Amino acid sequence: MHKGFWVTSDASTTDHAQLAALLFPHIDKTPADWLAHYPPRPLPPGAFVTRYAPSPTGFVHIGSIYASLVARRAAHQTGGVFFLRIEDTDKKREQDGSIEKIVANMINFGLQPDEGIVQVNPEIELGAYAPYTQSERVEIYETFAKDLVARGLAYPAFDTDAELDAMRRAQEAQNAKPGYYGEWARWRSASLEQVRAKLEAGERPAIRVRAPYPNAAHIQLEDEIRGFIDMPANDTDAVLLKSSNRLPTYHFAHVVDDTLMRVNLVTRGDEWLPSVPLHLQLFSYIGQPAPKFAHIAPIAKMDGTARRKLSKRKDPEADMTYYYQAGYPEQAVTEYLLNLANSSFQDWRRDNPRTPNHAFGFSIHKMGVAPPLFDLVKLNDISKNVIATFSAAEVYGLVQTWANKHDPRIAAVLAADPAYSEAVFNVERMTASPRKDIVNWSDVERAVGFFFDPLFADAVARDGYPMPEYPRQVITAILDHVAGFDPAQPKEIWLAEMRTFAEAHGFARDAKTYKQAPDQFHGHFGDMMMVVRVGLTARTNTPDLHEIMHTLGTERVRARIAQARAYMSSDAQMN
RNA sequence: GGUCCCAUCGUCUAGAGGCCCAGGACGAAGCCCUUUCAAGGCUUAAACGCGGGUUCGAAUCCCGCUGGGAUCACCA
Repeated sequence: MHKGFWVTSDASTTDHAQLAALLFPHIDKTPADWLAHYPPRPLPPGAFVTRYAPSPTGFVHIGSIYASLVARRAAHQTGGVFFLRIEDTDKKREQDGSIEKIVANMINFGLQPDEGIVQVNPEIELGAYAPYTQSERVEIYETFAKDLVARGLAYPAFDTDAELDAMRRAQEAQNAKPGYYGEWARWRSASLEQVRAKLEAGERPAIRVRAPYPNAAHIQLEDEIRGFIDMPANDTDAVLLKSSNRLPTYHFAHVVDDTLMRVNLVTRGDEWLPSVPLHLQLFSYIGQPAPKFAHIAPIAKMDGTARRKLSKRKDPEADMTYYYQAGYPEQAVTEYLLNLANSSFQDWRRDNPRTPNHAFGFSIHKMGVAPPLFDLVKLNDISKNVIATFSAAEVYGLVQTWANKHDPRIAAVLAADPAYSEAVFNVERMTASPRKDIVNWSDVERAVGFFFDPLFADAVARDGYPMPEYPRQVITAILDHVAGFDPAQPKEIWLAEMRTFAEAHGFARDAKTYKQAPDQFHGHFGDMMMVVRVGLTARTNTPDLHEIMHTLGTERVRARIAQARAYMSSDAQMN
């Protein structure tokens, strides 16, 4: 066969050892040394050691926060450890500032790792299993690779990109299975001399695992989320160490690092499921037990009729900056994610409205296997409820922080009178059933903007007054009456007094009376109150009127009335 | 194409042979309460992809089909 142009017999044991020495002359350690250097963790039985292992590509995906949340809860609920490991083995995709972004996001969302980089500027790395950055662990990977080569379980391959491309095309043409395996694997059985010649010519090989081929065996695993899975064992010679930069591929780094860092529960996206046979093979080759696996379904979105993974290219909500910009409280995003992970969270939250969510008994086994659809409406609902539990001072502080960064105009307006701002956020808040009208911080202007004169002026300039259509003198009479508002007057008295006024000015005292003889009235009491509402706020939906007036204060109430009257006489569109 | 995974209301899901003519939540509609807007309370519409088995009995077990997804890189 042409493809096996270097047909040599399998090298002997001594040849393997020589090959290893030839490839890794600078490595004098053995896997046992590293295993001893990173001993098993003194943890209670059943404690999970988990990690979040992102690549620093400059983008924090909501799926990453989701995965961290799951990993951290799984660890901490069992008295274990959760750490952060930076997987920077692809230098081409790396972007500056990524690590800062990752760490900042984890801290923001209460997902601080126990080990790894826990702080940046200045950088602080914690933990006894350091370094937690893969590019700083090359000696470790090379030690394990050398050992594999010495035992004939891995070998150098000098194929160029062009050769690999040609191979793939040939395989496609022949309808053969794609990949580097069996007889297609040209360097599988190269002689020591052939390797030496390439090395002397200055070429650098990739190190590939020598997988059994053909391989009829099957692997089994009990996934923590998916249960029992059976798959054909691996038979392709995957790259372990890349020729380009000598750094490990994900597969090898995962096996070596998770072994050495004593991870016993690997939580990761389910796109890794197909490479589990390779991983299991590698764990077995290095003679170490495989950890448990929990393959998480990705958060998805509808694209036409197909459901697909949330994409950083197409979906703004995939990027965490979306949530910061919109001003969702971290707690809301966390609880939404918790709800996706364990739908029983909603029942728990209903039964424990004020308990911090870390008290929720999260269960990795209860996670769904199908990709859930991202649902902004649900997030909004959760967010509204979360915000309703905050005090006025908390809301004010959070809005101010958000506005300083994302909306300077709102920030200035709120800062102009802090006491007033806080009073605004207190409207209908500390009651048995607090008002739930703020979805996120960017929604604050819509919800309560009318309280603030500059924002109110903008809204009027933009939308005018949505005043109901009654004779002008009726409206002005109502407004003039309201101008005499006394903040000291209790709500009930004020309402009774307004009702009397309504009856004296052509409005039915209640809806029932009005319905019985609609042609005898302008409208009913509620209709009249709408005039008051619009006159004061230029809005048709607002909180309780008495509270609004109380908060606005006499002066502002009078000014608003005057403004409404002026607008009416100047604007022909208002009756 | 190979391999693997998945399939209950529009959405998130509960459901591990009888408790299910399928339950909850969001969303939708309606009613009540109410000065209004919310909230809250009550009510309604809304689902087991299809076909075969197994069983006295299936959303639940088995097989097939269909549909979707993931993956098959010196990216992770």
